[in-house]
Parts: sequence; structure tokens; C-alpha cells
Amino acid sequence: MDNKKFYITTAIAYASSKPHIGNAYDIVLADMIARYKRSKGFDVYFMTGSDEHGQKIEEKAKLQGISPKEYVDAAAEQIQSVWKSMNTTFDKFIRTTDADHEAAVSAIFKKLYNQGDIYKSEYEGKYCVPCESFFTASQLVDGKCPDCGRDVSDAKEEAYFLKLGKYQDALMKHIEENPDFIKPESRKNEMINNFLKPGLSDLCVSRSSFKWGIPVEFDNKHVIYVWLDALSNYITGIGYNPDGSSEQYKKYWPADLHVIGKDIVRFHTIYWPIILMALGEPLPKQVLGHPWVLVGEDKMSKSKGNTIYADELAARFGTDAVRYYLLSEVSFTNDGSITYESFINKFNTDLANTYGNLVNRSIAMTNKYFGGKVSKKDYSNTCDTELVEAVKTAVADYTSAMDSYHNADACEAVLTLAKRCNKYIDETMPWALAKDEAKKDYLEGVLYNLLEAIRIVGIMLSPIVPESAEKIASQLNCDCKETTFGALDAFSVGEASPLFARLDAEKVLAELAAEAEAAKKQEPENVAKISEISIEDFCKVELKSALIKECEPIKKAKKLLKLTLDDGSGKDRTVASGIANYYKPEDLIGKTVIVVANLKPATLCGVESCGMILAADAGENDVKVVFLEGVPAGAKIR
RNA sequence: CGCGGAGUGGAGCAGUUGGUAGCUCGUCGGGCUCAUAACCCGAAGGUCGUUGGUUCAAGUCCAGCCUCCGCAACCA
Repeated sequence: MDNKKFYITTAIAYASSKPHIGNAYDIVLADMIARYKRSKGFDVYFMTGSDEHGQKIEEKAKLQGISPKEYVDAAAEQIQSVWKSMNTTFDKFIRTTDADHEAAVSAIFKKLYNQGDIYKSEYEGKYCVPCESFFTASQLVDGKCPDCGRDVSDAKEEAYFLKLGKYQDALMKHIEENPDFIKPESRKNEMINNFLKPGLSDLCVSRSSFKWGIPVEFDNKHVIYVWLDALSNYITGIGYNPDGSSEQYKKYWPADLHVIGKDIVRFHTIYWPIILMALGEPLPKQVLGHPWVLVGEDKMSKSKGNTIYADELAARFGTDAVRYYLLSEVSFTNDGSITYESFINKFNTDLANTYGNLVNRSIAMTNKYFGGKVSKKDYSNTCDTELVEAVKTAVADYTSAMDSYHNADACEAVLTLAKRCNKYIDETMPWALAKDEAKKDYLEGVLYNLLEAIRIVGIMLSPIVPESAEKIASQLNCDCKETTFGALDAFSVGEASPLFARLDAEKVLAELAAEAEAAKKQEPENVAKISEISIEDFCKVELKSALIKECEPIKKAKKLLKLTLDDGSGKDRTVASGIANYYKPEDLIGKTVIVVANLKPATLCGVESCGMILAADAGENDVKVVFLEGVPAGAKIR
């Protein structure tokens, strides 16, 4: 019998740095779905991978003095190791530097070119040299670069373009006729309103400013645009090639689900479908744009230093704890948040107290009162029938949540059942029944009911926390996968052992704080290394005192103030400074500051800034300008 | 008027097509002792950011305003 196939993919991770916990959410979510679908009998193919081309990687490799290929080899290794630390069951890890992928993308480009969907043209427009960017006439602000406000010059650059307009109506029609194509709904509306309705302009699909990419076969000045390269992984990874695809491709394409982050929905629901239409291939059935994992309330980023890594978390708390946290905390539409406090709290309340304790006490009682063996009994007291009803409800809620990929709702349905089981124990009070020989039969029925409910809890948990679900099954000593209550006639359980050891929140937090402190101490060394200069170097910097004559905010900027300085030269000097959050203009006028006078001028938000004024980081979120007293304007500082 | 998201009991969140405001954590009180100081029950606590509108009826629809957060810009 042929099982129904289910092809699921994640976004491929950009191989420029180690993936953080937000990236890990993507694959953990996909893994949960893949495991669930397998349990439902689907023939699942689950693919993930790494995106390894592009300017950023080229630059990073150069910085480290290694070749881009060496760089991405290490990165791909690291990504896979993090994914494995999450116990993910992907069938394939594709790398965009794989030879067959590169060959297929090259062929795709050629095919689209030959059929006229990609055409060579000139990126004609206004070029801003410092920004190394092209702009169309409509993007310019007052005829100047919208980024930096400087003059732009006419320039042309040869480039290839993909005709998007040609397919726009067909895509719109597809989105309208397939309401499930983009999930959640809000993302769909965003795409239609922001991109499709205003109209698509052709997409530039080649670059000539860097080399690290798949070259255009017939014009090797150009490399293929990273997104065309990266998106294609979904088909090349299973053997697509315009010149003849594999059996595997014919079996699995179109994909049933692309799991991606909400930030790249546009690429997956506009560019990708159009590429497929142009290739004459069917479109993926569904794109799920999941929300982000925030650290506290902030987006995770290297510069903020708040990055949390999945593998490090797993090493400390266990893989299942991380999976459970991600899947239960980050809902379908809203960003989730992670802090060590909330992580520990959820671990203790849900995993240790509710699940772990439930399993532990139930198995312990079965061993204590019946030597581990109990059989199905037919009792229908109110609490018994309510328990059976609760199992049915939980399975139904769980199934509908899982089928629509509402991971947090699925977790909740199982948790609700586990709590109901705990309540059932209190209602029936097995320890009281055990004291009365006449009630022994009923006691056996109670324990059977309990174990049966736990067995089903375990089955439902298995896509979410596979290792723990496995432990439950092994303690119950049964591998029945049926989710109907009463499917099993008897239990012969094993030894009870705790699933999750409770964490001492204060102790763990103190440890983490100590580690963070230790890590901080390492940093100054690095800074010292790069900051040692000679006296000659210092003399290159011309520092002068200057009087602030005028000061005003800059319209387009939130953080900048425009300062007009008297530096003793007789000519006004204009400086933009990022201190708007800390000083009001009127507080600065009349003060004397230190200015770096020979700094190369730059234009910020349309203001030419000649030099910079000295200020100190006074704290986490505070900056103090260095003021001078009793020094005339223009004095040399040395 | 750059784009987008959000404002619900102390904290974190649910509230689908408008019809008596729910959950988790925390707090207080009680119960139980099988179990991982775990489990169960009960209570207190919200004029659902603000103003106006539609309606028999609005947290839920419409308009304006306020505040916060992302992105973009940018920290000389």
C-alpha cells in the first residue's frame, strides 16, 4: 500500500554565523510536524540545509583569511550539530554549494533565460558611490541618495532580470483561490496589500559586485542572485533539474509545507511561486510563516549580546526541555519570548510537576499496590467517565491543533489532560482504596484508567518531546500507539524513575549569572589587542576644543542632533552627533566640547557632519558628552 | 503622515464569525500524603489604553487620539 507522501522543508540557514535559538525554532517546529505526520502514516520527506553563498560570507571568509568554501564547510558542520542537538529527524541536509544543486540552479537560470523570462538589461539608475547602491529615480529624496543624502551619479550596470509582472495576475489568483496557501492569514494580507496590489517590478537576479555564488554559465561576470539560488534548494534537493528530474522529485514535489520565519514570507510567497510558474512546476501547497523567539522583549542579535543558543541550552537543561519550551511558548501568530527565568519556570511547572510527577506517582502506586500489573476493569463512576471523556476531548483538540500546525495549542491540549489525570488521582484517592480490601478491584480499575490515560499522553507528546515520550512508554512497558482509550487490556509496568528533575531556580540563575560574568572578563583582552597604537598614530588625530553655537534636531533621524561649532578657525563647523536621546539642544548651546577635527566628513540623514565630538558611555543606556571649562574655542588638545 | 505589530486582573498570555471576561504563574485560605516540598479545591484581583460612533448588545466592528515594541534610517 502506498502511503500518502508529505514533503516538508525548513528555511535553509544562512551559513555566516552560528544559528541561535530563534533559528532553531524553525527546525524544531518542522520536526514536530514531520514526526506527527509520520505517526499518522505519511511517507514523510523532511529537508533542511544551509545557504552558503553571498557577499557577506565572502567578506567574512576574507577577514579570517580562508576561502569561502572552507568557511562554509565549518559553518555547515556547526549548523548540523546544533540541529542534531535538538533531536531533529531531517532526511536530508542540502548545502547550496552541493555540486548537483549548483548544476541545477545554473540550468534553471539558463532555461528561464532561454524562454525569455530572464532577460539581460542594464540596471540603470542613480548610483551612490559610498553606499555602493543603485536607486531608481522615484527612490531618490530631493534628487539625492535616500540612504545618505549625498549626490548620486548616473550609472549603468549590466544585470539580469526576472519578469515578475508577467506572472503577477496568476499568482494573485492562486493566492485568492487557495486560502491556505499562506498561513497565518495576517501574513497573507500583508503580502497582497504591500507587494501584489502596488504591482511588482522585475527582480534583478544577478550580481556582479562579488564572486562567491553560482556563476551565470554563459556570462561569468555575473553570479546568480542569492535568493534564486537559495529558494531553488526545495526542488534541487530532491532531484529537480530542468533537463530531467529524478523519480524522487516526481514523487515528492510539490512540497506540502514550507516552514519559514515571518521575515522571509515575501520571498516564499511571491518570488518563489513565480520562479516555479516560470519553470512550469506546481506550487508548494502551503507556506507557514511562523513568529519569532524574542529574548525578553528584544529581538535576538549579536550586537545586543543577548543571543541564546539552542545547543548550549540543551546541554544544560536537556533537549526535550528546549523543544518543549519553544513549541509551547511560541504560538501560531505571536512572537514568543524566552528568558532563563521563564524557561526554568515552565520546566518546573509543566514538565517536572505536571508530567513527570504524574507518571512517577502513577507507576509507583501500580508497583506498590499490584506489583506492577493491572488489567482493565469496568467501572463507571462519574470521575471515571469524566476521565475517559477528557481523554477523548484532548485527543480531538490535539489532533485538530496538530493538523493545522498550532503547536502551542497542541501542547496545551496534552497538558490539560495531564492535569485532569492528577485531579483524577485526588478524586479517587487510591491510597484510601488500598486500605479497604473490598475496594481492591475498583483500585485496580482506577490505576488502569490512569495508566491508559498516561499512555495516550505519551503518544501525543512524542512529536514534541520524543525522548521523554520514549521514557514514558518504556516505564509503562508498552509500545501501543493507539489513541483510543481502552485499546490496551492490561499493563505490566517497569520501575518508576523521574522524567525531569526539578530545577532550583535561584541556584541555576546564579550559576548562569556567574558564567556571564566570567565571559565578560574575557572580553577586555580582545579589545586591548586591537587597540594598541603608537604615539605617531595618536598624533594623527587632531583634537580641538569647540564652542557649541547652535544645536537642533535632525528631522529624519531619531538619535541625531545637528551641532554648529566654533572651533576657532573662524568658519562654522557642522557635526551630527548621536546624542538626541540624552541631551536637549538648549542644554548644549554655549558649552565647550572636544571635537575630532580631521575626521573624514560623512553625511548622516542629509546633514554633512565634519568631525565628531567626544562622549562617554556612562552606562547601559546613557551617554555623557565630555565638556570643557575655561578653555577657549580652538585650543589644541593633546 | 516610512512600514508593521501590540496595549485585557501583580506578571505572561487566550479570547475564532459581536451575546454574562478566561488560562498559566504569583498571592491568600483549605485539603491530601501515592508522588519530584510535588498534587487537588476555593478566594481575592480587570470600567479589556483613550475618546467618539454603529448596534437591542462591542474586548470583539468603524474613526480619531495616546503609549510601547520591531523593521527601515541611523549612533562620526
